[in-house]
Amino acid sequence: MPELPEVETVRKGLEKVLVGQTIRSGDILYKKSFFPAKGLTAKSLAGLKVKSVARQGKALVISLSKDLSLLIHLKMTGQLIYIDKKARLNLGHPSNDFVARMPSSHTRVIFHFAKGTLYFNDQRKFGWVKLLPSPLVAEDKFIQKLGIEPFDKRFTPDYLWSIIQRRPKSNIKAIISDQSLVAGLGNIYSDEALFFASIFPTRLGKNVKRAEAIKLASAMKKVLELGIKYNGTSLTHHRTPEGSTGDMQKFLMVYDRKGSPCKKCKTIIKKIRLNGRGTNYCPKCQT
DNA sequence: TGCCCCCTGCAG
DNA sequence: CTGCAGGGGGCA
Repeated sequence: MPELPEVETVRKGLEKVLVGQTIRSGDILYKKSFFPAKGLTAKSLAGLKVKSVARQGKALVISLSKDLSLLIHLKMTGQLIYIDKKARLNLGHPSNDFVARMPSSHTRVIFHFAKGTLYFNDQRKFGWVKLLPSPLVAEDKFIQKLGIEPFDKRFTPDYLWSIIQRRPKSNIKAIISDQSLVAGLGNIYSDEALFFASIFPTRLGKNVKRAEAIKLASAMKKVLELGIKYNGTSLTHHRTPEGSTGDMQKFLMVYDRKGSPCKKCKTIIKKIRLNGRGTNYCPKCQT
């Protein structure tokens, strides 16, 4: 579920509370969620100070002292919840219900800080936390494969047009959600971007016109910006580090709206299966 | 390049 | 009880 806007929301939240703090210790509750590089263990976490919290596509990069970094992917059900010690003592605090549940049955990794605790929760165990030397982040297999982000200066309408030309036999949704071509859009924001560009999701690359690609490039940026503005889409698992939900689900035009009238033309939104994913569209607005 | 797998919980 | 949810790895 977490796509670029959700991960960016988490990034901003973590940046606020973690930068400058030092990890006292780390607990690994589920071994397959934690991948330390050669020579490193969970014990290596102790004493590392958080320098910055960055994002690459849908992954988080937490830079630490001693030239080490945490590379984190939430995949579908991952959460990073930070609970301040003061909040734990304050019964009136809004994150109180979360406080009571942490660690939950889905907590896989815990990071202890002086002022609070960071919980990596992941119901379906697809996510991962890697600990590696900072210079190796750029060489990480996952990072290496990432394409250009829509917010990158290099992401021009011509760039999008060129990758569409390179994939004549792929459908347009597969193209824009391929992380090696464009990093950041998953199922939700791909469906949304295609709605705003008025393009039917099954259209093949060779059948997409240049003018449509230009419209799509700006639609992709627009939906991601909107998602960030509303702190992400919280249909299921997405939470900010404070434990609150995002609001973007209220503003979705097609995703999760099967059977409801299109917000533009009132036609009933349809859902099909494409590339093994649920795909939502307006049969009238998109052609 | 498309499909199965990794997992778990929940809707039908 | 079956099928679906879906990011990304790996394979034919």
